[in-house]
Amino acid sequence: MELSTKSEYALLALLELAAHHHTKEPVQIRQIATEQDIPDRYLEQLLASLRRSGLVRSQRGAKGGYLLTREPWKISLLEIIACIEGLDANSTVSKQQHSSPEGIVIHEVWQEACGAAEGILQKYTLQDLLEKRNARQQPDIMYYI
Amino acid sequence: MELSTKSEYALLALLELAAHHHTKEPVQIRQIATEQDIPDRYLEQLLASLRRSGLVRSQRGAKGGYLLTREPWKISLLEIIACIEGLDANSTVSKQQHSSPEGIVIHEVWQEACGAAEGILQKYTLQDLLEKRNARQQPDIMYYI
DNA sequence: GCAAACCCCAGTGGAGAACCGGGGTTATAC
DNA sequence: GTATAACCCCGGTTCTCCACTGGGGTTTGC
Repeated sequence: MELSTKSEYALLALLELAAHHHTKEPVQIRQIATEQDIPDRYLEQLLASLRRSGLVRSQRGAKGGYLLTREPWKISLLEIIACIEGLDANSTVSKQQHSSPEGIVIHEVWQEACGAAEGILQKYTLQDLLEKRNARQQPDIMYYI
Repeated sequence: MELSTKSEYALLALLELAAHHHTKEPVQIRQIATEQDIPDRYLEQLLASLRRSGLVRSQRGAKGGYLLTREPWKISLLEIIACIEGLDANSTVSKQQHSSPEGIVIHEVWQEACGAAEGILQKYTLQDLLEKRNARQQPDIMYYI
């Protein structure tokens, strides 16, 4: 089960937006692209998807760029991946026109497994990732353990 | 997160083998294919993969076919999917040459999510699926609840 | 020895991933 | 009010994988 670079790019980009969120100023594609080493024209498409699904909004013109529409602690990783991977909420539930009883139980178990993974992705927010990154860079912050 | 038909076919086929396991007689590709509505030439390739990874063994010649190498309760669904999807044990662990700290934390969380899903698939065996299917066909077996 | 089964290898059509590029639109700044 | 910095939209390209098809070869039971 590999994480697609598509989703990884999206997560990196949103993480970058989250890091600049307190400034209230838009971040440009170019900036994110060079910072995280992502091909900029490709990143543009991904940000367009994120914008269409309402996770970010864009400011056009000079000094423009992208901004999160919500606070970093209100955006779960599941939302991001679901949006970029194109799986709308019902797609996991539907698709149940399987005839054989074997097919049905297989899909039940598969759904259970997916649900477990999605549960993990649901509970982490952009804020959590930022904190995890900071903790990794300054491990002395863990002194209180 | 869709289950590939590839994995679904493999699970269906092994489920068929598990159902006939007590007879100790090989089951033919054609039989599985017609029973579960799988293109037989394609199923042949999948069974070849399963054989190469040691989950099934084959009997050549007339009256030949396929047999499970282990009992149905000793084969987890994870093994099957891992084999057919081509992810050997270390592939999930390696691939860690990511430079940015953001990339690292993203992959950590992704691994946690995958681990959760794999945990589910690990705990179910072919036997469990057979029982689930039977319970579905004869719900009166649940009387003891 | 022949037919039933598996075995190996090769190719095909379609879909999606991961890009690149051209030209258009909007807004700031001088 | 024009130059410029940014986003916006649409299209094409290369590559890989999936799902499948087909042609032969080999082993075995009767």
